[in-house]
Amino acid sequence: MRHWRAPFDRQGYHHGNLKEALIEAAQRFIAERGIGGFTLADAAKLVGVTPAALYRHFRGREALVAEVAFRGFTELSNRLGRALQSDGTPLERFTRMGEAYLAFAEQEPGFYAAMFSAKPADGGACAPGGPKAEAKPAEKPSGGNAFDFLVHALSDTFPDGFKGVDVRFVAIEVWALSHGIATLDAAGQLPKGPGLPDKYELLRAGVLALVHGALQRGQGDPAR
Amino acid sequence: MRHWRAPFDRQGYHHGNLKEALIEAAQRFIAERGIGGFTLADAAKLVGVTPAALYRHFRGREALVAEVAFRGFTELSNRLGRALQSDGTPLERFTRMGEAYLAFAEQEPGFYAAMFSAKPADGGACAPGGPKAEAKPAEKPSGGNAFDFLVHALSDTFPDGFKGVDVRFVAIEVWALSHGIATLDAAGQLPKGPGLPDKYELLRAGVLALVHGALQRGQGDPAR
DNA sequence: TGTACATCAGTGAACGCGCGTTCACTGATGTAC
DNA sequence: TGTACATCAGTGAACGCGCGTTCACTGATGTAC
Repeated sequence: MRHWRAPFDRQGYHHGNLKEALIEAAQRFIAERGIGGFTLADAAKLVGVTPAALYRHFRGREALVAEVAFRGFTELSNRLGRALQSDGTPLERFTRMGEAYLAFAEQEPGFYAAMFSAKPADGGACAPGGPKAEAKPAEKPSGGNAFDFLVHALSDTFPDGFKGVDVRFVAIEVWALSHGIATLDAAGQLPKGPGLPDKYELLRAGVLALVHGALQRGQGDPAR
Repeated sequence: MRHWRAPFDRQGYHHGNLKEALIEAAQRFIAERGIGGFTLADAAKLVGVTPAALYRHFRGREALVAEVAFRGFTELSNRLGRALQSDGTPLERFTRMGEAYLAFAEQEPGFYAAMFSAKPADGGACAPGGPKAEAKPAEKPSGGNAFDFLVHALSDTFPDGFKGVDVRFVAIEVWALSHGIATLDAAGQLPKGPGLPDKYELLRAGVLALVHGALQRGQGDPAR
């Protein structure tokens, strides 16, 4: 077996790590120029390879983008999982999860854009065997799986539940708030200035309010 | 002065209403295919005109998209304003504003996409005089103005304020939640199913929770 | 009311470009004997 | 250890396409006299 080789560190006729390198390059360009602005030719050039070489590893452009999205969901899940298994009280850990989400969206805009603007089309990348290989097995993370993950986290953090309010209800609210903050921030539309909270503060306070709101609703509080 | 003519209802050499027709066509295609998928050639063809005709009214592709975004912000402001001036208690009217926001995002995906994915570049469309005309005057709505509008609405709805919590803080939270719900829904990523709330329910409960959370924070509640 | 003319809003052909994808090919790799 | 050969991962040239934009032009409009 070949030794692992850094993505853009090519030597000789064979690249040795082309698939990974292309994914990384795509991620980079999507981050810089958006899904629409990303180009196969650019990715190939950055990697130091002919555009045609891409087709040894992917069915085409769409498949490459789908693979980036796939990796993004995996990476996000890992980060959220790590936060949830960190030290501190359940609430602290849950808060840390929110921070991890925002940090992911900020640090990995290529992933984030691929995850949330790619069409939910048929499964993307080819197996290592190349274009003729069998279709990918069942494991395909998506927004749905990420959501299930959040639901579990909420259940763990508030083991007593929300007394009549579906946990998924709260989960959707929390996710929507996180997503809204992340995308507004990425678009440069999040109001900023002296006296205004940063996005982490914003999410922390918002999530607390949403959770408390649900708890009070569940207890028959006249808040609704 | 010429009589008004329906956007796609052309007769004779002169279109008579080309600028409006192009904006409407662009809005339509952006809704269907996204900002990246929208094409000048398609818009011109739909309107029944040569692509070159576009340049009598816009500096180019970017300017047309910017004009669509501009119209979108205007339309959104109108809708929010209408909701805020409707009947009922202040809270009812504020709730209606949220519904108007979600309805706008759903009914006008072309506007919404143009508003939130177009770069905040230099001002777009040409004045009616054509390419050589003077630059547009100061009135250019953007996310910033829409935000100010929301702040005012919140102040009107809760005239006593939030006792120590900046109104803008609450406004950002409400906006982020609305934007998150709207975009997740548009991307088809909003979890749905029996027992799960629709987006309007989601926003209503969420906004209430956010507002109450701010009120309690402002009163020194241990919720934070 | 008629005619000359300036103005404006379109045409249509052409441009250069860069895209994604295909194809027959070849250089490198690694395995069997 | 050496050699033949199958396999695989690249090349490079070419393709058809559709894009945004330009240009000199022309048809229609409306105003002045």
